[in-house]
Amino acid sequence: MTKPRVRATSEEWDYLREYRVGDYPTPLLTVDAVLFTFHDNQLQVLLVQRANHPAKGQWGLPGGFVALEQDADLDATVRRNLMAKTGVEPPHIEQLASYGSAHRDPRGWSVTVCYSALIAHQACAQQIDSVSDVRWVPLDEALVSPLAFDHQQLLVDARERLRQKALYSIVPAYALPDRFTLPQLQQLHEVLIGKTLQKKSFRRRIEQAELLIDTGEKRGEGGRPASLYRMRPNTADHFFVRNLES
Amino acid sequence: MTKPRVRATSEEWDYLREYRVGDYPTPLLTVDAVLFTFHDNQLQVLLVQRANHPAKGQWGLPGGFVALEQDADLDATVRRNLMAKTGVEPPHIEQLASYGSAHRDPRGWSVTVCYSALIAHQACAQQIDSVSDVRWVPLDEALVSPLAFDHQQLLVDARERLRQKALYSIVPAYALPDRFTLPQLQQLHEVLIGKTLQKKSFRRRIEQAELLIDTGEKRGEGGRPASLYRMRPNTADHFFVRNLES
DNA sequence: CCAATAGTGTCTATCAGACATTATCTA
DNA sequence: TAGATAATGTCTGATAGACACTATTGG
Repeated sequence: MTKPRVRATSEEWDYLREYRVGDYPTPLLTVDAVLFTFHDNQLQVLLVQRANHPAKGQWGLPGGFVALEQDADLDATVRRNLMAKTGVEPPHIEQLASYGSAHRDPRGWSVTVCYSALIAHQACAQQIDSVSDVRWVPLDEALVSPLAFDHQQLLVDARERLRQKALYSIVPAYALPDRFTLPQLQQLHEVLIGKTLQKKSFRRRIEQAELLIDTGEKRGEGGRPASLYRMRPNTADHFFVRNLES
Repeated sequence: MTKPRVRATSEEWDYLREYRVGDYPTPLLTVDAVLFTFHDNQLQVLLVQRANHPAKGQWGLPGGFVALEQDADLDATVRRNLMAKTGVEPPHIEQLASYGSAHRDPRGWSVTVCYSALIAHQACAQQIDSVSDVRWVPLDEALVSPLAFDHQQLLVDARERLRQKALYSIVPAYALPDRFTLPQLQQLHEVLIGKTLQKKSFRRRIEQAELLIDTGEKRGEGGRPASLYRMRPNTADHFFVRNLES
């Protein structure tokens, strides 16, 4: 984030000295995240059981308030919250959208800045299995569960955004382990896009764009073993000029 | 926006009765907008001279605080602010991103929800010409001007997003008048993408997608008159499967 | 050998790029 | 008529879809 561009004038110092944040009403602000993973051939999301009011006891997205003294910016807030729930920092985090209205929280006008994040299931399975108030839920199940606030809408929007990304990038790969096979990645994209893809087309575009590194290792499951790949550093920035059909 | 999904329990009522928004510190929240138009063959943005501290007297993006009693949601806030400055409601508004950090505003931790909007220059020219604290500025000029807070960064990001949209949609057309010619639209896209486009390619994709309606009228400027088109209702939702080259 | 899964060869269809050609206006 | 601008015809190239084929493993 950038700093203010101009030093305050002395008149402005007077203003700032008198200024108190609490003097003017401003909406409540939270930062939430939809953390996806791909496991057991299912897209799953991390849900948290709320420990406090409002909506105490209900399940919802991981998130919370900005720690004004601690968080340098919004990204720091979401990283801190996800770290607290999973024990690790997801390899892909991006801002999705902000939702604000007078009625989405019973405490009054509130805004949430919603992020979308991806992580390998195994990267945080231990931490999550050890507590009862955090769990992976298959997305299709989460989408029909009652969730706190408007979190169901956030899930819908996050899923749609990830689906779009599956059409023109391989960003979804961050929901897989460090090393993964092309059939694995293709299955993930097929789940996201909601239709089967042509093996050949899928492989071709990734090969031509040189997005993955063949580790040389293989992994077999009953048939011919598949090559294991890992992502190149800037894979998330690559957009194909031509989308897969949706 | 959605309402809370579950009625409060009596315990929650107790909590809510005792809850006071001011009790807990929360960042300052503003809503800003980058309003684009295309005029004189230039991409232009609306800038506003700040009437109040901080950064009083400096130019910045139109925006302001949420009116808690008045605005139903964030979209209402941005529409109200833009209406106040231009006198009309832009035909295309979409959320860009939120920016929050401890240092972007001298008053302390602050967040802005930034929107991107498009409007025809003529639709609000009168209102804007009549006041001195609101004006259209060519984007290239605005990008090298000192602006309040981190508004320069918001401009950069909004421009990049609009450039992307020019590659896979004709959303930028909302920066043109109601009725416009294809050469006009192509010029806008060329300015956004930063390279000349093939007339034929540009027309073909729009024709095939049936995004525009030929009004039958023509407009001439020295040569053969061009057909005037207007947009179909859901033009903003159409994404081409294949991008223009960037 | 068969079953299963991974990976390739190759044809077609679609659509953007390139660029020459035609059309319609004013002076 | 010339000049300007709008619109079209048509070829090429890139790449996704379709689908048959080969490859490599375990029984």
